[in-house]
Amino acid sequence: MKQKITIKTIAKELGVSSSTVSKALKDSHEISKETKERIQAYADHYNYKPNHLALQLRNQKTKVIGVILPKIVHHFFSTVISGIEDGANKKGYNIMVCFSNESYKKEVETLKVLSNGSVDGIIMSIARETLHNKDYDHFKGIVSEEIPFVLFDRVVDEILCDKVVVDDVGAGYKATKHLLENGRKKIALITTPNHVNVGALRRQGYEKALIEQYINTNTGLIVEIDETKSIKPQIEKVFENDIDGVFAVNEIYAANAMRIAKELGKSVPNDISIIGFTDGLISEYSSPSITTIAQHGFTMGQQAVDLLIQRIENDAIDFRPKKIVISSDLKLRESTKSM
Amino acid sequence: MKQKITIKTIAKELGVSSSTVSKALKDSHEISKETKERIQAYADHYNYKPNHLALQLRNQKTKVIGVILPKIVHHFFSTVISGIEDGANKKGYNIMVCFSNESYKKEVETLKVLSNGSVDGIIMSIARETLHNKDYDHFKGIVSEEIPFVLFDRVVDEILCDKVVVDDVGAGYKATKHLLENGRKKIALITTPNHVNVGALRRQGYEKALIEQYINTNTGLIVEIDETKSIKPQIEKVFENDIDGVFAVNEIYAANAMRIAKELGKSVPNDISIIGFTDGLISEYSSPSITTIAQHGFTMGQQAVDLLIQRIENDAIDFRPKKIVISSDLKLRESTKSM
DNA sequence: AAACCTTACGAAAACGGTTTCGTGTTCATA
DNA sequence: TATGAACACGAAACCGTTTTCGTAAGGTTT
Repeated sequence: MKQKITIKTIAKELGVSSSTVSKALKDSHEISKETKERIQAYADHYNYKPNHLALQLRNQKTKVIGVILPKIVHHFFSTVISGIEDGANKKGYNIMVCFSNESYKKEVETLKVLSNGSVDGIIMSIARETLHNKDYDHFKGIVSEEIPFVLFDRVVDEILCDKVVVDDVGAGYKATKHLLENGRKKIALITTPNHVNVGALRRQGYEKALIEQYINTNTGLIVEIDETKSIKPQIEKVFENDIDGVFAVNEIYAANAMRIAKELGKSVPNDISIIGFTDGLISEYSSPSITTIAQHGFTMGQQAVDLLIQRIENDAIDFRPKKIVISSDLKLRESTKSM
Repeated sequence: MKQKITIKTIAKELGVSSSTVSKALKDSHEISKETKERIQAYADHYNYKPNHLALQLRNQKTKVIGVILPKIVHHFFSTVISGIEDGANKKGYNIMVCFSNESYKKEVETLKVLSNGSVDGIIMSIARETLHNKDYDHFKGIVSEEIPFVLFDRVVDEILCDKVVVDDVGAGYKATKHLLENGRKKIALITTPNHVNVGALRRQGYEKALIEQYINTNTGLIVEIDETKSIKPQIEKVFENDIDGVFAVNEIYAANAMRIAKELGKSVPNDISIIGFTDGLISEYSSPSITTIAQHGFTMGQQAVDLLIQRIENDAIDFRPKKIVISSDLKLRESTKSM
């Protein structure tokens, strides 16, 4: 890389001090018109750009926000990051993106790297493995150093910080109720293991809707998918029961369920209704298209980053952790047309 | 944020100089065992972490790579970024991610921000609007300042820099040839406007395959999708012709084509074969599943970042721009079963 | 003519760390 | 007893910028 031009070189070339150059470039009244013009012309000509690193060191802020995601090739997370970038950009921040790849170890390392001062604050969603281990010690440092920190979607109560979540219980309830209103009675739930809290919450909503209709929850109709194994066989098992509805907590599970239903010769939505979560492309383009819960990932990202920037720029803000709940919407499509 | 502990505070507290502290923390032989232990214990206890900004300023490098993408809620780009992060991480780099949102203006701004010294190098894919304008002036600065710079996928010859691309001509050829081998003769091409170079290249491959079979290319069978308008009606138009095969240059177009075929009562793959590009979730989960060209985005990201880091760390490397071509594979699925 | 105010600029410290080059001891060697 | 290592540490410069505080020269009041 070419040697960049600095204030010092300008100063030396023009026979003035660097303070003069600095002030001249900021159009300070302390500097005479002629000197300013001389300096500005020189700077323009040699395409002077202030060194960002030096500014960061001096100002003790980077205008960078760290983002740690479990993964990125994923409709929901990529949508959230898009919202984060949008919100950050509007306030003059850039984002540094890291992935934990759902691994506890990588999450710990990444968090350590980002907390060394290279970012002004951190937004993250917890890795699956971490949720499983329930080991949250690595967050202690972040909290005690009072680094601005926002968790979204996959959050846990143990960590005292700002949070942005979707109303998972409500969403699970909405989805299940929709199936019930369609006249479905034997509704399967395809979810994650319980340690993934969003799965657990959506399940609560599912159970609540059933109880309201005096339907006993039948654990035989509930599958907790183990993602280390092949997904399809696990879902096929629940189809051995006589079911007429499926609520899947993400669109991959929903798409798998639909494929299995078809293979078994069942018509969707005539014989069986299917509803998913995460309003991604699969749901939109599969046929029949799949009714889903739309999580508003973009909004979530924006809210998360707004909250974070408030913390960063407003030291005096109420110290108590805030929690923002984003409501989710039912997006009706073909897979649950009422009978 | 809490005031962080620095080398200076340690030095003051322990009554030594900051050089001693710095050396002690690096386990230098210059410092006596006792002093080292005293300092290290103190640093551990107060959780000292070196300030990254200071190091960056001193070393004149950030260990950060800037990435500019047209968008992120997109299977191919998110896969590439995943590969970039992976490669970067292995070499101790972090990535700063920005989006142009396909906008020329935002691309220019973003490029300016990233070239102010906050990153050691930049990887990017050009925005659609920029390709349309053919205005590449904003790259001149990057090139003349000799900032390590790698373009991938959407590249143009006008910019002299390292590049990583897929073999788009070959891929278009492979796809079309596959349809021909399936006995298809009237093959529609659903592509982008010609200024998106990947579209143009894939089209070349398409034409080459047809010519080999002495089939004249019929421009009536070629649609250039205008993404500012609704996609489906544009594709429907080509179905007014008597076609028996479709080659779509991305999976959204392919999924739309399949939906239209079904609506017209045509069976896929019996009446018509469809092949897409970008091996994403839609292709995998639609029914029938869609045969595609797999672009190996992850590999592409890794190669791009490897190339970039070579430039960054190895100033003496051959100055001539390199171009890496990643070969693509045909991924056979249900939408093109041979008749 | 003494006192004061502008104007226009420079010196120096600060941000946090690394590194080169002393330098004062102590101890062993010739 | 002088010479010279070896050891353990500190001073100072440096990375690039901003900002506070001086201050010299000139002009304006009384």
